Amino acid sequence: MAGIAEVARLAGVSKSTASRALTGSGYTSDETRERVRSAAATLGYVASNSAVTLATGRTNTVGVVMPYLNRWFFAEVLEGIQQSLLERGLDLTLYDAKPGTVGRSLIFQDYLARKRFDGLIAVGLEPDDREFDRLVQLGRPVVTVVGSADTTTDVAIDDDFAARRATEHLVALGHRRIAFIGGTPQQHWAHVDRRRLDGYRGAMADAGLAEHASHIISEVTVPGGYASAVDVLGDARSRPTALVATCDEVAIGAIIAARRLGVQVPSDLSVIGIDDHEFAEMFSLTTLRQVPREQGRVAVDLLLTHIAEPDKAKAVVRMRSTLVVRNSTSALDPQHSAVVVDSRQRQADASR
Amino acid sequence: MAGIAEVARLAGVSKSTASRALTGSGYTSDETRERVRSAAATLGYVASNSAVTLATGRTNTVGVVMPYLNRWFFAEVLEGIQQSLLERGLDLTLYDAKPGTVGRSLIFQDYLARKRFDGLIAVGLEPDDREFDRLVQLGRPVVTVVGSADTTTDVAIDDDFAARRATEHLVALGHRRIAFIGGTPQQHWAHVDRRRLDGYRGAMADAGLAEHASHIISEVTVPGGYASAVDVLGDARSRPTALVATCDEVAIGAIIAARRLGVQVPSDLSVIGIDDHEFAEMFSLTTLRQVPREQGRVAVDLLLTHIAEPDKAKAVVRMRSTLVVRNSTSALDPQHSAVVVDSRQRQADASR
DNA sequence: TTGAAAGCGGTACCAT
DNA sequence: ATGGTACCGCTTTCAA
Repeated sequence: MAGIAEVARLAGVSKSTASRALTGSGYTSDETRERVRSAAATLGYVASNSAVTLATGRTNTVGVVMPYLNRWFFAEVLEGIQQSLLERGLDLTLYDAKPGTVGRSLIFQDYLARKRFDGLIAVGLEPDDREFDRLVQLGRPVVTVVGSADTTTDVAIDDDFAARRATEHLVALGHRRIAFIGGTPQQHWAHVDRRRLDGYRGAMADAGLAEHASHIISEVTVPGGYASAVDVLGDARSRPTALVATCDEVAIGAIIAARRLGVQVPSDLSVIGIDDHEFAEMFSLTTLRQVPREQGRVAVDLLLTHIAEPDKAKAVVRMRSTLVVRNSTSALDPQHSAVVVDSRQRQADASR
Repeated sequence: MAGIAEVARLAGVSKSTASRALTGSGYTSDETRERVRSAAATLGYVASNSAVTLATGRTNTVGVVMPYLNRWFFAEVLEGIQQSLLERGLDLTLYDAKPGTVGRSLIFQDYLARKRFDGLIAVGLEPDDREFDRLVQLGRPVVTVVGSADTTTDVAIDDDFAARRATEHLVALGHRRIAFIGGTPQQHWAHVDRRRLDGYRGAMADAGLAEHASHIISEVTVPGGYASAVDVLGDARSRPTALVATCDEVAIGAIIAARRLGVQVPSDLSVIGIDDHEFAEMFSLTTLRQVPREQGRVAVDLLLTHIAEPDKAKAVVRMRSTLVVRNSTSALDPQHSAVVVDSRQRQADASR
């Protein structure tokens, strides 16, 4: 409740001096600075952010737009962003822009225009063209995490690499009938799925297995992976011997489905995911680990540099994803195939 | 960028009139109001929130404090809050107060004191005494969702009822060795677990099964439920025939553990949860449904009335939880026990 | 019904 | 190094 005027009075200085002492801008003698600081402390003075914003133009707030809050990746990124902002004294204003909701259109119509933030982090947003235009026309720095445009600063893993590496792992284990399970290009999260699907296809082609490539369409959730896997794993003759899942949630759904159907993982079916989800350990899931929390922190760093230097060049940051071998993948059972697996290659793979 | 001064100029009126026309406060002729509105529209005028806040004291922002973002209940509540706020034109500032982190202490020390919100919603926060004092001494309305104090307005389900009803369901199915699986009172989320444990014990006592009551300690997550269940379900002689889980996440963990151990659900083991988690359907989980999203919406409603009428009496809102019978619970297999189950009671239970 | 002017609580420029 | 003062953009008395 106490304003800077009262602090100044108690310290016996003017408002301007008090302001300088408190913000650290401009000259102040060490002694007066101390006096002002202790006055502020005794009064429990906290600067009104609205007044600061009005005077300086800075809101000390970062906006975060994401389409989902309840999925592992998004929640983790959000936590990373939040932690990083807390350390820097910045507030986080959240905009939940679930696709196809009135809330989303309100956000793009009204909320963003209010510019109650110094910059924006958009996570896996996949905006349509109109939405994207709104975003950039704000005139505020924007950083995307898993963005779909190539004009903003973006941070993500290399999806192509991750899917490729996952597929190669299975190939090295002797698998040939390796299917990709993930979303359709029509859905949200489409770009990511598309890139991972491409990585998978590339790896299959490189291994001379192009004609074995197949795409099992699945909603990108645990129940989605479960439902799609149930449909496909029924027939022991036709089913693949290994699955590359577009992410761990789908992989876990597939494992649950396999167990229900009596298909043993990994002896009857190898499954590899991408994420290293919090449940991965529980399901002994082999996966390509990414750390979304780190991506959130990096996004904050990038955003802050863009806020400080608006003309700075846009950047593309690709975090490394690393293979974590657990027990959901194994060498192809010889009864399924006579392919000889190079054991040194397999060992090399297992020990990474 | 355009300010209200330019809108006023374009409409040929004064700033004051423009303000009245736009906010709808005070007298304005219909005609001028229209003129001002269209002027604002053509200029793409958006009021600066800092200026409004500075002049009125209202921030048009609601703060939300929660200890976790990545658990189902919290994410759902957050989505409910967000949707409701969006419809009302209010911003949501998020504070992730994970127990034991520096971020949490920063939030309580600095962030809350800045009062960048008109009111606060605290979800499952379980603040210690010092933290709680800070909360109420803000002088801003506070609404809790699943709160632990009895002095704030609070919304939640009736935990005692839910656990009681869950236990009664199993009793009606003929089970006697019914264990409760959930957290310890030392952990966070402690109050909820405590109340549910009490409800379970009450129901066991009412059924004359007090001496069969037992508490399997488990971290309140899927992997936690899994780990604890693995420890307990190994021995077919000693294990319970039914589990009341403190929430669906623990229940699901237990089901996954049971499947791993070859314990059939529900024929060897009945499991009931509380929540109706997004995975409940996939695991055919019988549960007491709550809808956290609704609790979020209700919390917003309550908070807004407190903001409008600060002296309004605090309230306690208890949402109903309803039994959803799926396939994780069934009548006790006669080979396990000779207890005769009243079949009408069982049917009544199954059809709810 | 409308306009003028005084704040709201800070910052920052310009003198001193 | 410090003080005076205009100003950020809007709301709200008060007078007309």
